[in-house]
Amino acid sequence: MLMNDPQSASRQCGDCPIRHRAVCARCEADELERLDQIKYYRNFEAGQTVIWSGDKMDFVGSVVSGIATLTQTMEDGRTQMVGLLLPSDFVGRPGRNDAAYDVVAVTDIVMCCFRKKPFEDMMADTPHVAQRLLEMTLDELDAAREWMLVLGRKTAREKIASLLAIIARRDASLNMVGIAGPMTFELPLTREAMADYLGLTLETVSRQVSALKKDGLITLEGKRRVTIHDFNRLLDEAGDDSDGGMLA
Amino acid sequence: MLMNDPQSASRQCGDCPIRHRAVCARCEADELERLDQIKYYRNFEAGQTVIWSGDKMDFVGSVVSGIATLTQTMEDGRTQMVGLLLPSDFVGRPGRNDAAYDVVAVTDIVMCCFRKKPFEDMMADTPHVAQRLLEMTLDELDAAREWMLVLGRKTAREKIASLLAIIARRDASLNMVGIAGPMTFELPLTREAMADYLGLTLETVSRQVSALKKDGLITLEGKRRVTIHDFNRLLDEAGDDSDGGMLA
DNA sequence: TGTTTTCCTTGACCCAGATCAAACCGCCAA
DNA sequence: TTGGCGGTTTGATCTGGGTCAAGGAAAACA
Repeated sequence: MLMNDPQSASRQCGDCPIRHRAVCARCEADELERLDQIKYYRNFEAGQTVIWSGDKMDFVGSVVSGIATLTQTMEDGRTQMVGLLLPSDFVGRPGRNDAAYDVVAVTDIVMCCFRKKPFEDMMADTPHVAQRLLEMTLDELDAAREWMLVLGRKTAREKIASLLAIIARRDASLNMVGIAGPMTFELPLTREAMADYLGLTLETVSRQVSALKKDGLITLEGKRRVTIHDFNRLLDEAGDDSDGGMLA
Repeated sequence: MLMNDPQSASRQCGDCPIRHRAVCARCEADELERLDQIKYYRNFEAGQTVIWSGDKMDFVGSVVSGIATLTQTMEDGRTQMVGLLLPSDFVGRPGRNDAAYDVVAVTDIVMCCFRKKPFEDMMADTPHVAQRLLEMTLDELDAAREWMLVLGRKTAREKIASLLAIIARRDASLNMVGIAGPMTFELPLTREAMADYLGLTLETVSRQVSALKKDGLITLEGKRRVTIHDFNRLLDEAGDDSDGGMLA
């Protein structure tokens, strides 16, 4: 099930689930039309590599559904995740020919791809795409910088708490629920992927997750289903300000 | 010497040292004219804080000369540098009112500032500024991601070697010299700032610098003047591919 | 239905880098 | 000329998280 299937290929931008968040968010009807003509869908299975670092990249695109990772690898095999790609996130860089990172599908994913050249042409003469891409890139830069604080200065326990907080918050906003009361969600990452994300070993991840469980901060159902009982307490453990700006 | 001085205030964009690298790099004569009208220069002394995280920010701007840092701080005082601002680098984010990070002048610096509102207006109706800013932001994102690998996976010695390599490379490109043969430059950062950059303590930084010296990779003149004898050997120590693409 | 495989947990031990402490080295000011 | 001070070095010790090793659990396969 790797190729375009008729169902997804026939999808119209109008009812696209990421219509309001992706690079195309600002586009007018006529611009969408134009994007429609250069777009195509691709599916990848969980575990599949979308692009290898250094490979020639003739497309850019958005994650429509599923989760992927951006990873850097050193010659000796050490790896560090440098990006977590969620639905609506953009892959690839206009003006660059080779991929700078490995992109790997964590779950099954659907991508909305644009051939690179036409997309770049479009960026040059319709400002809405470029504007939105700038906005998204600035957001990613902020996220990368927050992540640098996590990697550089937080303890293993704080790192795990930070990751759980990020995932929980994202999940809450996706499902349009608040962060009061218990929050339950599925961990999209294996222990190893979490370790890659946080600059830890998988053993340390496992130990710290167990510790948070023992301390009553979280409950596990199986290995992946997590319940957070008190989000603000979790933020404390993450070393973050828990002044998340609630009600009065 | 904090305020605009007549000399710098009268500077024309035409002979600006960062003309070809900053946000204004792509601007036509008429666009420069317009920027000229909303720009003003500010000087800061070494050690001075340009903006505090959380402060209202009514301007954006470029570093014209000198070096500044972008830093994040946790409540308990742990800090992590998340950006190193060199001449032509951009400060501030269009569309955001509050500063997200502390910006501190490391050396005396000159900044070319634009009032935020007029700058945003200009971004909206002349594409050249926005295009260049997108390009610069994508570059910064790449730099941030490389840094994440350094923070997450490299040893203390590799971190120091990586930092020296970055500074040496930047210095070489600034002075238009190659990376063959010995390279000598002034370290712009204190040991503590280096530690903040690399997620280490200043003691570890000091020890690893001494170790690199003892191993003959670098020579020190005083505490700040560094000579690298073999750049590729340094890259090896940094754990980077030293396939820097030289001649045949 | 048993067997492999993948993912996860837990224990024992070790080491790189943190922490704590002391002293050094210009440099400027009194 | 002395003393304070910011930046730096170096030593001694401690510890968080890495490494190595041995199972467990549940899904995938045969």
